[in-house]
Amino acid sequence: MAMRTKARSGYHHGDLESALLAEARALVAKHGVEQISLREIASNVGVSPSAAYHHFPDKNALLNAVALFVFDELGEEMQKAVAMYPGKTLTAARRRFRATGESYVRFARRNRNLFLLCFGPHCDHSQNSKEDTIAWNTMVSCLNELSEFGFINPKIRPYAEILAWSSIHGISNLVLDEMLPEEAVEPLLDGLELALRAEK
Amino acid sequence: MAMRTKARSGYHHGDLESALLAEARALVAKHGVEQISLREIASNVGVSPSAAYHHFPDKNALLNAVALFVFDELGEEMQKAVAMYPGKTLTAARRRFRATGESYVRFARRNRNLFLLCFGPHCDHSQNSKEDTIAWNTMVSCLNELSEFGFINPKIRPYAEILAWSSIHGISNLVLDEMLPEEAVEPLLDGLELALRAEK
DNA sequence: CTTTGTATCTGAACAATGCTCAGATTATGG
DNA sequence: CCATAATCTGAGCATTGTTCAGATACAAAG
Repeated sequence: MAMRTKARSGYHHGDLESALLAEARALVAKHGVEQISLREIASNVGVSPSAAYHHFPDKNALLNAVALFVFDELGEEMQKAVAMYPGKTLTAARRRFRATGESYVRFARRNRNLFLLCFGPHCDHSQNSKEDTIAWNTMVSCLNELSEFGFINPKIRPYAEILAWSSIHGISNLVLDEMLPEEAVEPLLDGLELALRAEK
Repeated sequence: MAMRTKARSGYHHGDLESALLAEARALVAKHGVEQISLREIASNVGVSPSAAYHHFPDKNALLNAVALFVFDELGEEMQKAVAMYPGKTLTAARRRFRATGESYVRFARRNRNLFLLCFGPHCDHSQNSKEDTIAWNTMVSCLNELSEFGFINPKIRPYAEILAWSSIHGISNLVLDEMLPEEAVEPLLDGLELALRAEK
């Protein structure tokens, strides 16, 4: 997280807000949202439970902040995955779109608890719109590229973003719930591409 | 719920298990999963908090049971919606498939808290497989019908079920989070149908 | 450097929660 | 009818989120 690491000089901590966020993230990642307490977070940081309330209005606000941070991490991983396949060819563009889906599912698998935090009841998604998240925008721009190649069925184009997002997110959840084997992901992404495609 | 209503005859309740399930369902529907306590459920039923532990190992088990019940309710609503469009024509089959999606989203909107319970961290989805839920099977059989008409692109067919389910579920969640306006649902279901379709 | 105000942190407390357990109460069936 | 099992109570425990008065450190103005 934003580790400004100004080690505590006794009574005051230095950068408690960052420390709380980091420790909360770590504990959620390790034990899941439902299993962590404000008190444990504060204790691990070496501070009294009530100290947290000078930086966050309540526990949920802290978790919300963690969720926003994690959602950015997801976006950045997607960006990195996309950046691995540069080039202006259609093949490259297809590879990039594929990479968004793959990295999304991979992130969910590798960061199960953090992923669940993001879409669980602690993150107030109705607040901030998806249009200004990294994750959403990288997927959308990949779709735009494919569109410019005429790869996307024009009739489907208006729905492509939400259909793709929903599918990828749904696939991730099914994998996390072990209702889909890991090997089913690649074929399913094939299927998604086919579904959005122009001529088959 | 399963109201056997054998009014309590003093010390014993008669059918506490059903009563607990019913009250839990009602409270979740009204205030959301995160806001309800075992104590309130027991109190509303007119029983001591510890009595619940003779019927459910812990609070989560009770919520889990409610979730299973609600998931069946969803399935039955989907069945009813499908049953409204009988007939062996392609048009009827298309209308039925559409009805599954519409009823799914409608159920989510009308039973927000119950819907969120089903897919939240309290329902152990990894336990029971989707193949023996009403909801999943009604959607799958609608897809089968469409397939027999040759309406589904054969290349997509193997992925159609999961893509459709994921999309519909994702759309529902986006609507609940107010990231999608209600009016966008119908067009999106059009888009889903187009994406699965054979010739466009 | 001092003073004064402000941000930060502590410690004790409160109400609520999930859960346990010994014991009271009722049902059941041999 | 009686013994065994099932069901329910009430008190209690540990833990939780949150509040608040007061202690402590910092920062800026005089």
